[in-house]
This record gives sequence, C-alpha cells and structure tokens, in this order.
Amino acid sequence: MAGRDLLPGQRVTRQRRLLLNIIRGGGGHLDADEIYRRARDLDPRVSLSTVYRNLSLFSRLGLIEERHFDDAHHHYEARTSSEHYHMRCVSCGKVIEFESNLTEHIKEDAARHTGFKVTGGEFHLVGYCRECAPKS
Amino acid sequence: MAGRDLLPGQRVTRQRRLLLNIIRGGGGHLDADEIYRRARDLDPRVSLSTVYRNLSLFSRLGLIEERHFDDAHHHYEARTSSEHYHMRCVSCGKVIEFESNLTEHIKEDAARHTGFKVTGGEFHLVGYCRECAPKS
DNA sequence: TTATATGCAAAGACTTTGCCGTTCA
DNA sequence: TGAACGGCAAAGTCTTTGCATATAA
Repeated sequence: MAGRDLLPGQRVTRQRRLLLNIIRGGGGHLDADEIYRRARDLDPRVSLSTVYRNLSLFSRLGLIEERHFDDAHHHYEARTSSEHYHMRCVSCGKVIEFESNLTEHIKEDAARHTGFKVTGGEFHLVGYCRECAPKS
Repeated sequence: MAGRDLLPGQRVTRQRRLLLNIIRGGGGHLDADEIYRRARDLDPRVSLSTVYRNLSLFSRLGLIEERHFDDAHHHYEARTSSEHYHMRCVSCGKVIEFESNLTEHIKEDAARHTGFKVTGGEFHLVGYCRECAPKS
C-alpha cells in the first residue's frame, strides 16, 4: 500500500500494507476470515478486528469493493479499472468473473425507466458450472 | 396460503397463512424483522423463529425469493411470474424495481463466456433517486 | 392420534466497539 | 511527541437450533 492511497492523517502501517497486498494478490472474492487466515500466516501479529476495521477503511476509500453473494458473509476484492460481474455455481460454490458490454446498456435502460442517476451495480448470475451441470 | 403450495406432510398453519399473506401483499423487499413486526400486529402469537423457519421453507419451495442488497440482512419477496431487477438509492435506501429485456442477453453472454448453465441471477443497480440526486 | 409445527430461550456466525497500550509521521 | 492505530475481549446484530408443548390432518 502506498501513501497515495490514503488521506492526510491516515497512516501506512504494517498491517494495512499486508492486508491490501493479500486482497490485491488474492484472486478476488476473499471473505474476512480468509483474509485474516492468510494475514496470520504471514504475520501472526494481526487481529481479526484489524482486518474488519481496515476492510471498512479500504472500502470507504474505494480501494476495494464489497460483494454480496448469498452467503451469510461478505466478500471483498480489489477495485480494478475494468468492471466485471460474477457467476456462481449453486452446486460447488465456485465464483468466476465475466464481462459483458451489455451491462452499460442495462444501466442506461434502468436510468431511463426509473429516473435514477446510476452510479454502479452488481450483476450476480447463478447456475451450474461445467463440472456440476451434468450431475444436476 | 393454499394447500397446493405445500408438499405432502406439510401443514397449513395459521402462522404460515399469515406470513405468506404479508409477503405477498407487502410490496416486496421486506426483511425478516419487518415481516415479524407486521405479523405480530395482526396476531401476537407469532414468534421470530417461526418467521425465519418459514421464510426458509417458502424459499426452498420457491414461493418467495431471497434478495441480497448490501445491508447486513436479507430481504424477501413473493415470487412472481415476471422477472424484475432492483435499483437502490444509496442516499435514502429506497428500492424500486425495473425490467429490461437486455437481462436475457446478458445471461446468454455470460453462459457463452463461462460455460455455465445459467439458472438465475440478481441485478442490483445503485445510484441516486430523483429526490436525492440534486443533493449529491 | 401422532407427526409436524410453534414458542421460547439459548447458542451460533459474523461483525463492531471500547479501552488501553503501541506505533507511524 | 502525539494523534492514529492495533490487539484483545466484550458486546451487538441477525439467524439457527434444542426441547417441550400445541395443533393440523
């Protein structure tokens, strides 16, 4: 984590650097507990509350995004330049990403229908992956 | 709730009838606690665990659907014939529905890209509603 | 009658917070 | 040095579960 990610008055700490590296390199879709376990493996001096506090900070700063699949808990991923969406297998739980240039059109559609000024969105599709489809 | 909604061995109870009526008439997007409060107003002999147990049952039977906005808790709505999607105001929290025929195309797109057999999806857009946009 | 459902209270999973010692700038 | 941060444990919120009683069929 570089200083430029933070606002004045906020510090670059060992924990923050570590957590952001894990999220950015983690292949996306990590939950708080997974981030915590990976952080501990690299540095046992990290607590779960620090994980939550910093996930919340990173989120507010726009460095990461919080995703809501239908588990009880949240997943986090680094914010990247390219928008992408998620497809989850209801059988094995695997999540993969996809992109579609139609999503922009949906946003326009929705803005026209609802009068909203659209700022973002989540598109979560579910189904059966190639491995699980035959069993279903 | 009519008997035809249930499977053999499942009973039509006072509570189930009441809860399903609330969800079906509730304008959609109720959370468990709101359903509980409305149920209590109509019949104080209803417990929160009954609400959760039956939301889970209705969900398994496909009578209702569980939605995951970015609150900590879930929202439920009656399953209807027409698919629709949600737009939420990040400022006041209002949720309204929209339809778009593009969603079918996105599903096809995604299926082609990922190899999944797509069975459903949630499209949640966020932004500012007509009332809140000027303030933002 | 009897298996299913409910009510209550306790437990569980995930997340947030208070307090105080630590650390970055 | 001092304001921001982290660690720990306790508290909070939403949801699930165990068990004894009530009830639909």
